[in-house]
Amino acid sequence: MTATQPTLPSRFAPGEIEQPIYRRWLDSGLMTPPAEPSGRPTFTIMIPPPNVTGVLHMGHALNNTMQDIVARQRRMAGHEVLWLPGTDHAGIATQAVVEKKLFQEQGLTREDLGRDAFLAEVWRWKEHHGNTILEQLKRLGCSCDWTRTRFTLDPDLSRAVREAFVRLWRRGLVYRGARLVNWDCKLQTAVSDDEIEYVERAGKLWYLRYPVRGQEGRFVTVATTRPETMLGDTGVAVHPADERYRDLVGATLILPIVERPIPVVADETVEAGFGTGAVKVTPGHDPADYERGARHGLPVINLLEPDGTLNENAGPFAGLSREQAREAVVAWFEERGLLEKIEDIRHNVTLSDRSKTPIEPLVSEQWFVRMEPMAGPAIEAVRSGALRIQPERWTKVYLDWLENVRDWCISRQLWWGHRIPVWYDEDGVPVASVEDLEIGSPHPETGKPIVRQDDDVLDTWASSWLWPFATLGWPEETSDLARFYPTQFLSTARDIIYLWVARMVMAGYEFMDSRPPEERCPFAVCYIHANVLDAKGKRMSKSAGNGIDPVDMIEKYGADAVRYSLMILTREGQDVKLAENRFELGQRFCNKIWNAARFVLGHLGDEIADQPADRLEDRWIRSRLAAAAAAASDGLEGYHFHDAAQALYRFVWDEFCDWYVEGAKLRLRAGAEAEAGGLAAVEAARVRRTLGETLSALLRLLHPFTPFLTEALWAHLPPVFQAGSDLIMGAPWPREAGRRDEQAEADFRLVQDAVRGFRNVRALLDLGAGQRPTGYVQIDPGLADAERALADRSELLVHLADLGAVEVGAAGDELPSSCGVDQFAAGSVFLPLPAGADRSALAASLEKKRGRVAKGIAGLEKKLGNPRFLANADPEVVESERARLADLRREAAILDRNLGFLGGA
RNA sequence: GGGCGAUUGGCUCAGUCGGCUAGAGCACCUCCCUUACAAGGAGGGGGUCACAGGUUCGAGUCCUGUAUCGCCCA
Repeated sequence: MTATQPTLPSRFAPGEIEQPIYRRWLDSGLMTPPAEPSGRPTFTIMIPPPNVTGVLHMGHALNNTMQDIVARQRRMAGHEVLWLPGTDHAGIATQAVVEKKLFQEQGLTREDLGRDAFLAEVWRWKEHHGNTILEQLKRLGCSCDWTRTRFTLDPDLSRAVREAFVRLWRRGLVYRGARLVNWDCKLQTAVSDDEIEYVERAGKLWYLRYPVRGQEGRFVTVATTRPETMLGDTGVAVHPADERYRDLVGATLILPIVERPIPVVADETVEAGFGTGAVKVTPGHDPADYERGARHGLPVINLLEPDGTLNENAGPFAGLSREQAREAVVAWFEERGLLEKIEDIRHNVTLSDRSKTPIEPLVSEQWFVRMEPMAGPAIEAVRSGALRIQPERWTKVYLDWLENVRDWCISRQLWWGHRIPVWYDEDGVPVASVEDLEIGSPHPETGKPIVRQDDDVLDTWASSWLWPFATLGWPEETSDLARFYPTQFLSTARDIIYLWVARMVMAGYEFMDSRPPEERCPFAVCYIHANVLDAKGKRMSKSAGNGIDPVDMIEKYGADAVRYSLMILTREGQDVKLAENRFELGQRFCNKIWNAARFVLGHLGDEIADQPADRLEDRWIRSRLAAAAAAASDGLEGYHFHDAAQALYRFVWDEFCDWYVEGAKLRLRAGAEAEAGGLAAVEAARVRRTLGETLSALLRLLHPFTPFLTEALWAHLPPVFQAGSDLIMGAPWPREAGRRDEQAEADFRLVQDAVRGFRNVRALLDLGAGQRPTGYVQIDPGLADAERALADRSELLVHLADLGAVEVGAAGDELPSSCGVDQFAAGSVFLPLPAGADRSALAASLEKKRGRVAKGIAGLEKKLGNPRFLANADPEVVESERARLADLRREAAILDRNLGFLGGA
């Protein structure tokens, strides 16, 4: 018998193989679709571009593993696959990183440098650090087409952004105006409604008294969580039905400190039950008040400078910070007896996603995009089925946002980003242009000289929403655009369903209008992946320090183990809780595959027959392989990653390793001991072929999940099993591996049952490992086929049950005087014992089984004795319940017989 | 305030169209270092399916309500 190949260590060592294998993949060119279209269908995936400042976290690892699995499987299945990678420029985040670095290292601000020099600094940073996350994706094994890597600030993508802006401008969908926006005082820019979050915090409610003009000694008390904003109040609102204030509606109050007369107005939206029922109205610094103020014609007063300090409208408190102003205002009221009380409350504070500082609602001039006209096609895309969101329940989130879509504030007071392509003449008349307009050149509409370009840049999403086609060359009609748009699969996180997904769909319909409508939707399937949580179910975050670094895990367990663990632990539609040791699952599985392959490969150096083996276990493993291939194919085609991973796990471990490989040893040994050319040697050569064929197929089925491991093993496979490709990455997907064979499955199940019976008796009787008694199988009457099948593979039974020999006969045949016994679906198994051996454990086990069976019989008898069941239930169900009852009764009879046998022996 | 999800052995989760004695991995117990793998093999114990009603011949599964936890929107 051939020794195991010495080149393969007994443990899978991922660290040594991953990087060389990745290099081989790069060199192979397989990640890039063929330059010339081959006529095979294309399959395109656009990576959700990570932030250029980003580092890989578990969410990325999960998401990109799924994309890579799809890309690899479709590639193997014969598609021309393009998985296009890249990053976005992340305006706010990147500028903040570079500003911080500049200040720490040189004590300079961006204003010190000036716009051009600062941008040069950011580009330098990007060239240095911007590839971090893409390099990490390679560690994970991602098979992206790196020759097509894109960055949202690349010249061609920047041109696409301008083109899109100008088209919207011409359609009248872009406008500029003064609106209440979410102002981030730290970053000093507006952010959109989708970039803020609410956090519940402990706060206080201050009750402030405002004197009523002309009614000495009378006050209206308002409750507020933000007393400093009272300086900007322009009214007080009460509910029209509120008896307490009815006589005051229309009265005038004198706003303390600034001595401003303000009216009391009646407004339906006031909650009479909150605070005192009278609310201050500060249209300049609260979105609800902005609406209220507009309804009642109240003026808007802006109290703040862009950095959050109070401006001249704050009167005596001008120049103070918000916090200082709060103290000063409260002290002022207290000193004059106008502070009625203070309550502790919990309330929602609005924070900026980026800086995590409180958002200040602030009126300012910004650019907006009218969204409503574009929402229709995006809604229709889902309704018509052109776009399928999976899991399906997220379509509701998508539709809710689109159906209530608000205009999009697209300007940001930043330098890093696409500068808004709008120029102004000396009268301030704006015009948008794809090409730069030179200062002094005539305004295309007014003819007056252009004096400046808008200073602001666009929201990063204003480039990301073009990603599916801008990356392929749009607005040019490039061959890539013709070939790879629309795409098939988008996998992303739920929290950007509207920030990004919905906007991409809108953009697809809006800008790809040279295509027929059915080719405009940018992707056919939008898969919303799970969130990765820590072991306690909390979101992983940098600030909480509960994150698990995927690169650390790759180094500790191997990329394949990380990938496989994530896939099998994450069930569809449900978040995944993760602890470091959960990766042991994948690690164990990888090691199992490694060793199974090591065993097979150890035999493939010997002669291999042209024909595969064809005994029961061979037909069985081919049938089970067919089932596994079908399950894996269905799972991956339908994006059910867990199901596919699970099916392969079961096949590899419970079927191939535990039964087929163990069983194959019988004939391999016989072949090794026999004469060359003899029957046993020929049979062994056929077994080697079956082992090789099965291994070849299962490595290919596993490859999308565990690419490095399977590639490493593939290299050791004899060419005859390599399916025409020396890289498994380029090998064909074995969708139709083997054929189902129900008879072989049923017959082999008998072998398994009988073997388990023997093992069970052995364990319960503490039969020593070295002992190999003769076993007896007695088949129940009427099951001649079963008897034939078992007799035919009695050698295998002997081998797997570790017996000396086996006799297969009919129930009631003569037996040695003292036996242990167990039973299976078709009969009983007996093992002879030394006289006087203690069989109490065995008897107890049979008793227990007898109890369970009796319970089952009782239940079924009751069910089948119920006329309403017989009348109402599906006839097929009734039939199968009858059959079950018959089986259980037979099992009970055997158990009784065997218990009697034990008692009487 | 509105919406979504979850609740099944000690832990993490499967469970399809309502119909096997509710499954798996980890952990636990017993035995085994048998030349692919001790990161392994063989055998075993452990669950009132969150709670309360309802529909049904039959409910972990469907309906209503409650509780707890989580997420999203406003």
